[in-house]
Amino acid sequence: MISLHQLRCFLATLEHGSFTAAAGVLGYAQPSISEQVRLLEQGLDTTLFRRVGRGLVPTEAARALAPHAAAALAAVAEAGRAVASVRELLTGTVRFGMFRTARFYLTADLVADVLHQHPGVRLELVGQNSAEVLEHLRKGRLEAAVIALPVEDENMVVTPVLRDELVYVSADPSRLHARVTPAALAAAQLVLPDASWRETDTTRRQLAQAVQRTGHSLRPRIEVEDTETALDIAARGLADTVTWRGVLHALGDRLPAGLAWAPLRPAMYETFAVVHRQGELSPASRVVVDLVMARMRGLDRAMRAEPA
Amino acid sequence: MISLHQLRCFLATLEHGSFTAAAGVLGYAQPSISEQVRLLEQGLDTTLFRRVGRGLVPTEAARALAPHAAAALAAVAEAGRAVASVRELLTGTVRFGMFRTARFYLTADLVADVLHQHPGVRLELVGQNSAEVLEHLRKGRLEAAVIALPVEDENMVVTPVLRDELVYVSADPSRLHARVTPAALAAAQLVLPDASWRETDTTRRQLAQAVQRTGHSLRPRIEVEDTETALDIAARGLADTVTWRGVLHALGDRLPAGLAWAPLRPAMYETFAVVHRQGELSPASRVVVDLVMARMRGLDRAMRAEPA
DNA sequence: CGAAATCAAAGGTTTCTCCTGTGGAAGCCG
DNA sequence: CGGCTTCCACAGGAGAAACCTTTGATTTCG
Repeated sequence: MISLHQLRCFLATLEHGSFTAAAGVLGYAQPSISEQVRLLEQGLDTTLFRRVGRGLVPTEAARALAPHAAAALAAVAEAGRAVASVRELLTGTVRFGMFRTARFYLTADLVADVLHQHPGVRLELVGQNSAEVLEHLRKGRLEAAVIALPVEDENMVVTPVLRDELVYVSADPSRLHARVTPAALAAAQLVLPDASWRETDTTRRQLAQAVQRTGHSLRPRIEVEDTETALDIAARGLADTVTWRGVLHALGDRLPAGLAWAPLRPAMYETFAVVHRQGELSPASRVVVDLVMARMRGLDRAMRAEPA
Repeated sequence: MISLHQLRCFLATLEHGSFTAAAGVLGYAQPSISEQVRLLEQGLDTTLFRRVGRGLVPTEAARALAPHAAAALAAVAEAGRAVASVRELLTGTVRFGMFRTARFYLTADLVADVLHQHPGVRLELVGQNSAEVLEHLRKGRLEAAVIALPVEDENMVVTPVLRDELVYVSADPSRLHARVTPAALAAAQLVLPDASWRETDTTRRQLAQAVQRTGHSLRPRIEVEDTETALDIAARGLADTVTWRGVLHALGDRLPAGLAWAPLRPAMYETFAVVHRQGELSPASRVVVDLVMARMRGLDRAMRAEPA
């Protein structure tokens, strides 16, 4: 079978006109080059050089072979460069998983960071919900992600980076005067996000459990997918909603007008963590993981410092 | 160092999603594929597949590598086809040497034969003079040729194919009545071809020797390169010339008007032979050699049958 | 929980690669 | 023309690579 090494020896021989010269250039002994070219001739079932006197004369077949041999070697070299380019994070795609609401916490800033540090890379930030993302992680389709705890998988490395507090949001200030207890939640007319993931979503389950302990059940009047949609509906006074302080913090001025919020009593927290499989993390993911950690921890500090 | 085999294994693995499947397709055991991919990863200093559970997940680097790996394999396959195409005489260039005057004997017919049998090939018919062509043969720049004897080189295979007779050509019938002896040649006003090769040309040397034996020397009044030019000059009555009967035979109607010819006395002959180095002849040259032999021998028979 | 499938690792055999050393042929030059 | 150099071919042997079989560990699926 024909090999790259044979092609290299052949091209060097063709270029320099003799086995001896080719051997000198390639750093081998002359019989090695001679043998490789002979093997190539055998593999191609063709004479590539006429051995005439003490010299070599390339045949027509050699002239036909040369450009293709060069092309093959060039393709391999290019392959090496392409891989190196990915390895050095000059090109390629980085995929990172996140629960959908994470975009309030870091998407735009994270993208800015990555694009700035690595101008050539593509970035894919995928994921709807923490449970779905965790499944992708387990199947290997994602290397790393930021999701809400808990993560019960001993093969995963879990690094908590931000603790956020659930808050009750309403357009009606009167509903925020009293302590928002689980019983109050059960009685309220609510709009909740993550309609498609209500069975597995950790926040939903936390809320549901708290309400259930009062003997009631959590029956939101309205279900939507987006947190933003839920807030819009709340701003219209159609229902109240529950979200994370961090979302309000991140929205700032862009929070729909007329909304106010109050903490739950007892307080309920959600912890977000960067999660990845045990073992080596690719350089690309490492970069994104580090950036996410820095951003999220910065947010964590900012929110802890902020008055409630 | 990265090898084609590794690329093959890698692509099969990528395509079929597992080492086991790739091994099945390629006809190897699973650990062999596994090892080759590991070597490739080592050679590229990159992880190509994440080993997750019992499956493999290609990395970004693998996706970057794949097209270049395919390109390298394609180039090698193309190289094989290109060489085969030359070997099968579908494409490529066939070089064949001949003394210049051979074009009177066979060039157009030979080209027709080759192009008809091998529509894709290029044909190079090179050579000025038998001595020059022989030198090319010795240096390996030509594989085979048809030239005038003698060829004193034991490394060459010499196959005589045509014996031709030297004839005296003149526009003046009176000069053809007497026997054209060497002495007559010495006295004649001659135009001779092969000006550049007068030192080595075999016909010249034959003529010169014959004349010299009479105590004179051969001093042509005019020297030109082309036989056709010499004949044109002879037709204008400016000088007489000497050429081969085969040339007149081949020219037929196209012989310049007014020329007549007579044999030399004693007769002088020139023998043409197909000559090539000992050992294997490439299929391409073999084809041309065979065609030339057939054509030349046909001419030989035709001329021997023709009355002088 | 058992069965099937998959990758990884170990051990051993065969093949390939490459070297050194040698011989022979061809060209070069005094 | 004879010696010198240069080049290719060949042989033998050491080391590396390729490949196989067997085994083990893990995961998935019924």
